[in-house]
Amino acid sequence: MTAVAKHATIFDVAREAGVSKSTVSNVIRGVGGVAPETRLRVQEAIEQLGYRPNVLARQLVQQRTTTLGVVVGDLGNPFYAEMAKQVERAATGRGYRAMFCNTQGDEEAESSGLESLMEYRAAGILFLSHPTDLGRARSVVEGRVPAVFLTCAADWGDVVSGDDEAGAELATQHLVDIGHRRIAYFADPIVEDAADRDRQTGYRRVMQRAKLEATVFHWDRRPGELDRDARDKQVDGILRNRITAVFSSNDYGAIELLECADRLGVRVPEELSIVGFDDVVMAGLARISLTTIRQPKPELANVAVEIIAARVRGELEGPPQRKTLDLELVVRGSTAPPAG
Amino acid sequence: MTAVAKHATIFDVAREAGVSKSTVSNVIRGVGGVAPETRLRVQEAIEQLGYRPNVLARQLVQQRTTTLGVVVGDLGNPFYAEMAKQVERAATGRGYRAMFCNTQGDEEAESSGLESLMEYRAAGILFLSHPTDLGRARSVVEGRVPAVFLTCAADWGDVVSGDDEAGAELATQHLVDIGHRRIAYFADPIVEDAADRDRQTGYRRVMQRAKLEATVFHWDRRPGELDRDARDKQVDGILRNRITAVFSSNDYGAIELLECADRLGVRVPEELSIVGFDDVVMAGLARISLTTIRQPKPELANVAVEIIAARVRGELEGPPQRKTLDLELVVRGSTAPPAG
DNA sequence: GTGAAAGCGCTAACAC
DNA sequence: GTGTTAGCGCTTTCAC
Repeated sequence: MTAVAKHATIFDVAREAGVSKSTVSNVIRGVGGVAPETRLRVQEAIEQLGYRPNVLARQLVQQRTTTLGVVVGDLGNPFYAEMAKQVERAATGRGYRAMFCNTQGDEEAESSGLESLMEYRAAGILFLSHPTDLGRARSVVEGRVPAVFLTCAADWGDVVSGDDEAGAELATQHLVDIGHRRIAYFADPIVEDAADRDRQTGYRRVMQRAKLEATVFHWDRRPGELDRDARDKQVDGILRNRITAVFSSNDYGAIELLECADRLGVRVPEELSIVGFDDVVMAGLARISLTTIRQPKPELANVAVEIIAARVRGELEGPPQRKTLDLELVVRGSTAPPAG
Repeated sequence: MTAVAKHATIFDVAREAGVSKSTVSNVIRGVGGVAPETRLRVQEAIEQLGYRPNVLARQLVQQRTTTLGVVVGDLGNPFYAEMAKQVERAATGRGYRAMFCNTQGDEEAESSGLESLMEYRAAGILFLSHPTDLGRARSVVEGRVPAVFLTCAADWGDVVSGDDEAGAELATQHLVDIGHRRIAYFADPIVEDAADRDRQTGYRRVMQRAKLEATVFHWDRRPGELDRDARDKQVDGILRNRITAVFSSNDYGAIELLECADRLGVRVPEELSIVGFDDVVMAGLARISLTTIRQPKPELANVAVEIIAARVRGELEGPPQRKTLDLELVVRGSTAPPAG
């Protein structure tokens, strides 16, 4: 029986129980002042009819929803997938339902997705990835519903992120501590600009403090593009530079680097130490064993949703807040003192 | 300015343009019979007020939504994350918005999430993971909105999955072809029962055809539980059994097995060949290089959403459908002829 | 070609 | 304690 039955309404329940709509409504909403016996009759009718309140109707009259719009660049990326999961968890815990919008870095998908979320009257928008077209996103969202940027940045909404600068210092200091001198920073373009800048700043600060020369590389590629040979050549050139350790702006890039090193016959960590950023699940695999900086994903999600909820309730007002959480160094097998 | 402005309504637009609500509605919905000049005036008013139609109100009056409820066990699991992404993509492509509900295998979260999706009047429910409490799920959903089970099974809704039996045959035959004789099947409990059964059947069929003895193992653990030593001991015992190749019911289990083998000093593929199932991203990492059976994730998602959409539109009626897609063997470095 | 009016299912005053 | 009523923002006949 796959036939679709009509949903029972509050009126059906009222008739079944022999009371008025408001009484049923009072029972549903749990407001006091309903005679126990009446309440019971109503509950039986609800049970019997399999009645489920229509959230659309409720939210329409209440002029507010409990839908949280989540914009994410790539749910297939393990870091975002994990964050998305935590956001869903945090949202559900506060009575919100998450509505995801995967943009795949496409501007069109992003703006139409965002508009759609607005049409659903999402109570707030949570950006898990930096919008490709920030101006457009701003014009659609700002002033209408609160926006929170999680793990990315913008000046027209609250920002929740790990302490990128301190995290980068942790990573770089670890390499310095175990004896490395020629340490490079490797920027993956899929890392959002502000985060990249902060991580680079942390890296540079430690290098300067240790009186070492900073070297910054960028992958010669657009995000997602695969050209193994070109990458190998690039990494080969870099390693000829007598670099003994690399701090990558994210785990994704670090793992790519690891694979390049494998192909080039460069042993990790004996000849090259690698530190990543994020601590995605893959980094923990024994065969990858990537030393990295762990993002406190559940906490990040919690704080972000909490801020949005506070804005929605009007408990938080005024200019954008910026919350920064501590990061943690996770030492695994991809780092070791330099040879010699 | 984080202040929240009120959304403009169709009435505001009507007033601004000096027409009635119905005319505005006609313009929005793109129905003909509106004078070009009027249409323009309305569009200008819409632009000027930053008007966005309220989907809640529309769906309330239309008695149908374009919300697709998606129930998933663990968004952090790379296979489900990838599937979720594809489902979102497929849904968006057909004008639906995906509302996710991550259950984390928790019965309470599952049933309350499901009820919530029903309260939002989801047009259909897509199960990406088998419900823990199938009976409860059934009583909430069945007969109200169409349900599709993607990559899992149930007899009261449409089922879309890969051809598990044929896939398992492919995997097992590959091992037989390269010379293995003592091939075990390794069941990961996180694989849903029906899928596990089918994969086992395929495995047994090939073994029988090759006149080989079938051996089936189950991980001694509950899903998610980590007890490295116990697992190592178990795997050690199994390998003493002179097993030279293992077909795991999923990549997750295969990768765990790989890590056990590494710890036990058993070389893969020289001493042990491993085949997985799913082809998650991790399986393709050079350091993992897992031979596996690829699930056609985008196609699976497309078919599932298409079926739900057809049910919603009433174009598909009658008893549950069962769609099975072909799977493909991906040979990587974890399989090789047995030693000697 | 355009407008008036009814009503989707619900909440929230306000009567009784 | 319970019922009546007026909307929430929209679509959709049906007049004009």
